Amino acid sequence: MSKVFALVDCNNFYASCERVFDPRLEGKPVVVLSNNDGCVVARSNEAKALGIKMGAPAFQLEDSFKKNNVTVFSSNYSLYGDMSERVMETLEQFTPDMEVYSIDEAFLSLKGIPPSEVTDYVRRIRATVCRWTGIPVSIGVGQTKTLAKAASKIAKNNPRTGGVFNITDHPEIDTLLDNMPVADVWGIGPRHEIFLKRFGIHTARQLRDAHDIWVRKHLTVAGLRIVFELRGVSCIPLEEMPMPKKGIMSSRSFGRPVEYLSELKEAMTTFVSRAAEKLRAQRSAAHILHVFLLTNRFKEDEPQYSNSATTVLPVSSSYTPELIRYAHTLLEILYKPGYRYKKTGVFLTEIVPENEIQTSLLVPGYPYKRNSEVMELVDRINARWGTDTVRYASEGIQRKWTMRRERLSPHYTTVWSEIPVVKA
DNA sequence: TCTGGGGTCCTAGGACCC
DNA sequence: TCTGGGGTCCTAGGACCC
Repeated sequence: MSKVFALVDCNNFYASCERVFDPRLEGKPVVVLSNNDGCVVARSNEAKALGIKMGAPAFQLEDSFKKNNVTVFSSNYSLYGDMSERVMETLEQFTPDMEVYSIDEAFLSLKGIPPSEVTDYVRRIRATVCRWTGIPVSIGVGQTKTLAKAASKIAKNNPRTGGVFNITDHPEIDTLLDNMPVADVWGIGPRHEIFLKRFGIHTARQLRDAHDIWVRKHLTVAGLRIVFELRGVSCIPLEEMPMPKKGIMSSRSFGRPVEYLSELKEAMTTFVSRAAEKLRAQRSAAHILHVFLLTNRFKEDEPQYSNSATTVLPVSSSYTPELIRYAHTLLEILYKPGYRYKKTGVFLTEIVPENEIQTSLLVPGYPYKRNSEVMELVDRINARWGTDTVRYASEGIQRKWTMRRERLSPHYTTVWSEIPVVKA
């Protein structure tokens, strides 16, 4: 039985989330900014039509925003995370075999559906997601994940498809791939694009028809997998169980330059707390802790400094106070006065399952049980009453370094606000 | 004043072992 | 005269994704 994949992709996800809760924005240009209100990370179709580019720095666009009446939001990740969960729960109603690929995308397996019914089935999925969550999606269907991705792109870019495109029953797949720039193929980034074009490969079809050996040599096995997938040979399986993360990072640019070690430590306390929460959420512990800090590379007239340091823990841990201690020690080593720092962060690696922690003979009677009970309590309180209900004194009270979020929408979906009814 | 924050996988090359 | 070679592990760096 041959495979059939669907890729469900939320249209302009963050912008759509904001619009669900303010229907007056329907048909109007909306953009969402990155952390620190730095650059554009999501745009409604109307904003795209104005020529606003993904990743464009916000400060360069202020005039355009004003002139064109663009509604601008700071990013509100608790809202988007919550909406994402609703979309994914809706999709789960339609198939047990599903991979949540990112905050706004999911792959579904449709292997049980008779081929002649697949397109209708997928249209029903699209309508249901829209009715239950208010989020518009595009859905592509193909024999491989790469083809499903390509199909979803066609669905999104051609309104006449009604947001759904099934490439498996299309008679002219060659023409479709002819019309797809090679850079639009999943897994082909800017470097590969430049390289491929040097060899006359400009379209998805040309890539599909390239020679295996040549592809293997220049694009490695990852490239060869893409080529096979374009030919309809499935090489990238559905990953239904999310694999535990192998590295967990938490970092943030500051809302303004930071000069003092004390403030860097405050920020670091927050980042380590976030990272350790993620660690515990997947029931694991980290053996290695990296810390980095850097100045603002865009300020060419200011002295630049960046550095990182690593420590190996005696015993893998997810205990926040311990991780904070190590991170602060590394920060003290790295810190040099006289610089204006832009960003710092922590990266946890060598992650092992909680129940496989190797105890060290040098650390007898390590106080595991009590520590993990305390952490569990903190995590439960913060999950119920909101992040930061319980936090560490060393996170500081004033927190002047926190990111700028000057255009935040209300937290519609979290604890204290009512959830508005979405009209069908 | 102002330029995101996460992640994954793959390869090459060196060290080390027998 | 002759100057192994294969396996494994680790690290750094590159490329990709959203």
